[in-house]
Formats: sequence, C-alpha cells, structure tokens
Amino acid sequence: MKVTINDVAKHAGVSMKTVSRVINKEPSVRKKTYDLVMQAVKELDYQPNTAARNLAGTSSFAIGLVYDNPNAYYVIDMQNGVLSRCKDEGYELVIHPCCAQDPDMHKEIATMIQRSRLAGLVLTPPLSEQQDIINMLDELGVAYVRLLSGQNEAAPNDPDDAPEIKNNNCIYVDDYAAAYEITVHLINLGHKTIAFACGDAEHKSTTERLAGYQQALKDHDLSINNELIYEGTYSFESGVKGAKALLKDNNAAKITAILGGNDEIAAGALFASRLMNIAIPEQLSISGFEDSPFSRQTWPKLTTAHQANSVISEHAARLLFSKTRGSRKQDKDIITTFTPTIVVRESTGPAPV
Amino acid sequence: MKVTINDVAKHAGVSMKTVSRVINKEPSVRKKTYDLVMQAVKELDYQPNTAARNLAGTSSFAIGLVYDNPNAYYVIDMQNGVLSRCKDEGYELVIHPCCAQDPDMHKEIATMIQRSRLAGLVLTPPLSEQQDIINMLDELGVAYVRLLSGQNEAAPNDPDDAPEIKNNNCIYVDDYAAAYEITVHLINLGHKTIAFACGDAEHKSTTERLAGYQQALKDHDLSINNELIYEGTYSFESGVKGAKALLKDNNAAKITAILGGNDEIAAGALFASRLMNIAIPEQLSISGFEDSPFSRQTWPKLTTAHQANSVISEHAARLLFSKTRGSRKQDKDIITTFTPTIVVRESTGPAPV
DNA sequence: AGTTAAAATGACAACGCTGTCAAACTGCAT
DNA sequence: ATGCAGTTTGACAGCGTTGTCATTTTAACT
Repeated sequence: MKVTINDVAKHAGVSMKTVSRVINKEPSVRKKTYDLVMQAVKELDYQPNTAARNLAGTSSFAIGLVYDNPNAYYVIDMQNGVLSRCKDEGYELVIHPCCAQDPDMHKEIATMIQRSRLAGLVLTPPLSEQQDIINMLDELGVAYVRLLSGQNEAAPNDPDDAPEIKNNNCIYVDDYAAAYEITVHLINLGHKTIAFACGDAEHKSTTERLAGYQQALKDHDLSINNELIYEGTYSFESGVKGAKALLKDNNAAKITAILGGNDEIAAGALFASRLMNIAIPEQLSISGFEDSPFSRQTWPKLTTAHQANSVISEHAARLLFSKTRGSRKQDKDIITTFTPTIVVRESTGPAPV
Repeated sequence: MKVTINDVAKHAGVSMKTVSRVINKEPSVRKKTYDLVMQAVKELDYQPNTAARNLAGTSSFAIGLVYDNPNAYYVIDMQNGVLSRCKDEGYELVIHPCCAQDPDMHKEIATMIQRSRLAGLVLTPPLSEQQDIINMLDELGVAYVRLLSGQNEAAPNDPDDAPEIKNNNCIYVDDYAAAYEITVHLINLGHKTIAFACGDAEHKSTTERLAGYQQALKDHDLSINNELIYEGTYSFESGVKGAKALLKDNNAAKITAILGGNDEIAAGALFASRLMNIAIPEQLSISGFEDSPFSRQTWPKLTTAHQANSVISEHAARLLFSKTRGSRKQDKDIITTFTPTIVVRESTGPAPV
C-alpha cells in the first residue's frame, strides 16, 4: 500500500539517495539513471512523504501566505496565484488569515513559521508594511516577499558594482501611477471638482493613491481641496458613507466625480448616489480600483484600474522560490513592479455642463 | 534557537515521552507533572515540530479542504470556518482548489492525501457529490466529511438499536426548505407567475432548490410551467442571460418575480432588469440564495436565504475531527442539517396589480 | 595504457517526534 | 508490613527522507 523511497530504490536497482536526487531534480544524475528511477516511480506510483522530507531536509516544502484583508476576491486571487506556483514547485501552501491590529501578530506568525518550518512567506498589505513583522522575519532568517504599494525605490544605480540591490524581496504595485491615470481620465472628461473617498489610512496604498490623485490635479492646474477628501476604510459601507458625506452639503453641486479608494468603495458610492437620486454617470462620475469581478457587476459597471492580483501573487511566489531552494534557476522573468491599467466602463462620463 | 522536546524534558526533569503526552493532551498525566511540563514549555517557548509529529505519529496534523467553486465569498467563508477549528485543534489546513470536471480528479486528490498524509478531508459541493471521489476515499480509508444539499435521509428510526446511522459523515444544507420558504414569501406577496433561474444542473443544490420552489407552487395551487424555468449556471452572467430570456417574450407581462439560483444569479437578473428598464421591486421581484455580502451591495438589496457558510464549514470540521483523533470527545453539539432562513430586503415586494 | 580530476553513486547517520512495552510508582485492602 | 491492581512514567526503536562524506565510475588528459 505505502510505497517508500526504499521500495523505489530496490525496484530500480539504485540507492535510496539516488532516488532522492531524482525526485529533487538535483543536477548530478545521469540521464540513464534518471529515466530508470522515474520509471520505477511511475510503476510503483510512489508519492514522496512530505513530512519526512520536511523533517530530514534543511527547510520544509511549504510556504505561508499571510493576509488581513476583508476582500474575498483579493484573497482568493492571491491564494490562487501563489498556489499555482506551489503546485509547479511541489510545495504546500499554509494560509494564515490574521488581524493586523493584534499587537502580538509577529509572535503568532513566528509560531506558525517555526511549527511548520516554513521555507518562506508571502506578505500582503497591510501586514507587509509592518516593521515589527519584518524585523521578526529578519531575525528568524526566513525568506519572505512583501507585496507593497509604490515603486521600487532601490533604483539600480550601479548595476555592475552592486548587483544585489536592497529591497529585492518586494513586489510593487504602482498605485500612485494608477491613481494619476484615473484622475487624468476624469480631468480629460472635463471634471474639475473631483473628490476622493480614501481607504484605510494605515495602508500605504491609500497614501499612494491619494498622492497620485493630487499630483494629477496639480499637473492640470486644479486646486487640491481637503474638503474633497473623505477618510474612510476599504469597504462598501465606507463608500456609502463617504459619498453621502461628500455630496450632502453645498458641495453637491460642485463635485462631479468621485474616485473610490477601491472597487468596494466605488460600489458603495454608487449605492449612495442611487439613494440620493443622482444619475451615474450623467450627473456624477465614479471610479474604483482593482478591477475585481465586483466592478463588473454593479450598475453601471465601474471604470477602474485593472490589477491582476493572481498574476502579481504568482510573481511574488516566483520571487520567493528564487530565494529559497538555493535559487536553482535565475528566473529573470520575475516582474517586480506592476502598474495597473485603466479600464473605462460606464460609471464615468463627461462632466455635466 | 531551536527548542526540541528533549530540551523541554530536561528542563522539566521528565522524559521526552511525558512531554509528548502533555502536548498531546493524553489523559494519563498527573496534574502536577502536567503543570511542570507546561511551565517548561512556556519558559523555553517550545514549538512542536509539525513535520516530526506527522512523521512519527499514526496520522498527520493536517486536514484538507477541497473545492471547485467560482464564488470567492463562499470559498473564503468555508476556509475561515474550517480554519478556526483547525486552530483550536492545532491542525494545519491544506487547501485544494480544483476542477470537478477533470476526470482524473480523484487521482489528484489521492495524491494530495498521500503526500501530506492528511488526517481527513472536507469536501464541498459539487465535489462532495461525485461518487468516484467518495469511492477513492473509502478505499484509502481516509476520514472525510461531505457538505451536501438536502436533508439527512438516514432518519434515526432505531436510535437504540442502531446508534451508528449511515451517512454520518455528511453535513446538509436544506436548500429545498429554503427555496420553499422563499417561494411562499413571494406567493404571499401576491405573485402568481414566478420564474426560476437555475444554477448548474449538475449541482444537487439546483435540483433541491428547484424542487422546493415547485412544491411551494403546488401547495398553493399555482401551476408549474417549464417555460418559467431557465437552466443556467451559478454566475452573474447567467443571471443576466436568464432574466433576459425569461422576460423578453410575451412572458414579460406575466412574470412578476424571479427566483435566482443564488445571489450572483439574482444580481445578474437585477442588472438585466435595469437594462430593460424594469423597476425592482415595483414591476418585478427578485430574490437570491446564500446571503453573501454581495446581496447587501446591490441596488436594491437582495431578499435572500441566509446560509452561514463559515458556521456550516466549522461544523463540518468538528464532525471531521470527531472521527479523526480517536474521537477524543463526543462533541454532541455538532449540527448536521442547516436550514437557511429567509432575509427579506428590498428586492421583493407586492406583485403589481 | 596510465594518470588524474570530475562526475555519479552509495552507506549511514541524523531530523524531532510518537508508539510500544516494560518499569516504577501509587493507593488500598489485607 | 505485604501484595496487588491500577495508574503514571520512561527507554528505545522506528517513521521516510535528506545531508555528509566516502567510494566508485566516467571522462579527459598525458
């Protein structure tokens, strides 16, 4: 019933170690031996025992994915991206939803790492921004990759002298650029009074998106008005509240567009507009961020900035694996900075005259 | 740096085996010894090594969750419910999204089980309905729990004679009852021509919901008309298509309510209605199933049948654990049949006169 | 052919824990 | 005190793999 490496070794007429080499794709195995072993593996339907490999080996065959994100679409995309890479590499994925606010968060994560002897960790925002967690990981010497909002600051000034740049374990999503682009889109449509409904203030993405939005206004000689900025959270409810707050006063007449911090906020704003009998996009343009499936299921469909989360997380996993297993292959195809692209749908239109 | 069971044993002045007993909560350990060991564990911050436990023990400390479901909200809820139980029990969760159509699915799952030596498996629909997978699991002798649509058929006729009823590894969601209730709700509102936009035909939940709907009609002397039934899939797009198909012909005037197979279908129907300039709920009532967050974010909010997926999956995990670890405790609090409760919101109203 | 370095393979001891079974305690009735 | 059953503890051998290092084979030269 249970086939061990020993069985395969006997069947193939080689030593256990050689079988081990084959299943681990170690270099120094003759092609002939390799085939011989592989055939035995197939004939016996051998399944390497993960527990034993984890115990005997230097690091385990599992990586972790840590997240604190209420957005189901986001989480699923992240999981699937990492998972697809894990499958290829023969790794397991340990998922760990958690609460970023918890002061003992880094301890909890440390426990998880030690228990499962994780080979590495993928950190999503906002956890990827928390210094205490980073410090803990550095102390533990665990490989990790951070998903961050922004651009890679470590510009390769001296590509020859310093091939190892700092921050080479980060994947960036350029929310600044995305926000800039969306704002410009609105400006080009003739909008002059554009509001911004922010997500959680602690998230880097919030400040990045806000900055992009403000820069776009500046570059087009539009004034930045703090009354047009609503500070909320990344949730539908916050979008509803935000839109109500922004539109209720005399502002109502002036604001002709609202930039939602993400699709959920935008959907909430859409909802609120409906409550207030404001026609979208005739009277008010609304846009989101992320291009979650959600943004295609509102009425009208949301203009948003497309962000391929499953691709992003797949690259995060790639980057992690390139650091893990003695960086078997160089994998130079890893993209470390993603710039969302704007997707124009029906929720934005020309500014009302 | 790395604390082993041996370190703890020395520190506490007992044998390794005793420490092992303590961390596994085995019964025959004196209170005094227990406290002694626990203190050593705390002082040294000992973390049991999962790999070693898995390897040495009879079964591993990991269970699997298998799903093929496009609905992110559903998957996340399932994960979180099982995960919370895993945390309590000190188990790991191996998630495995997969494609139910794949003919080699059962092989893929078998491989996963053997590789990770899984202690058990939670199967969600539609995988939980596939006989080839069930057979494979029975052959392998792995503990598993199935999430199913319907009611527990194994009625406890002879509770004394046969305490072990069959199908005692299933958790049921009574979609029939839910559909019945929703349909009655609509009938009570005066609707006489109620359409049904089905989900995937292969899913048991589809036939269950359809049957509940039809029984309700029957019980209220309303005719069952096959033209009022749209066969689609559990997706937003299918909801759009379904509503269009149902409403386009001369039927349009007659149909006053559409039951969506789930919230996504209902949201799609809502979307389509908007396209066709049909007022909800004034001209048409629409209802969903599942009460996903989604149902609260449409305009208007959806009337639906609440189904606490995270609670359901938590009970599935409970049930699984009760079979796994020598059924340490009886856990008689496990609910095996869940009946969704109707949540009336703004998408249903009195039938137009 | 003879030598040498490099490549390929193998023997064996870990890895950190739990199962088995035997030993040492306990309390209680004699 | 003595014996006995029951309870609590410990010694030790695996679990199935990989790391280390020694050994054999191959290739590449004189």
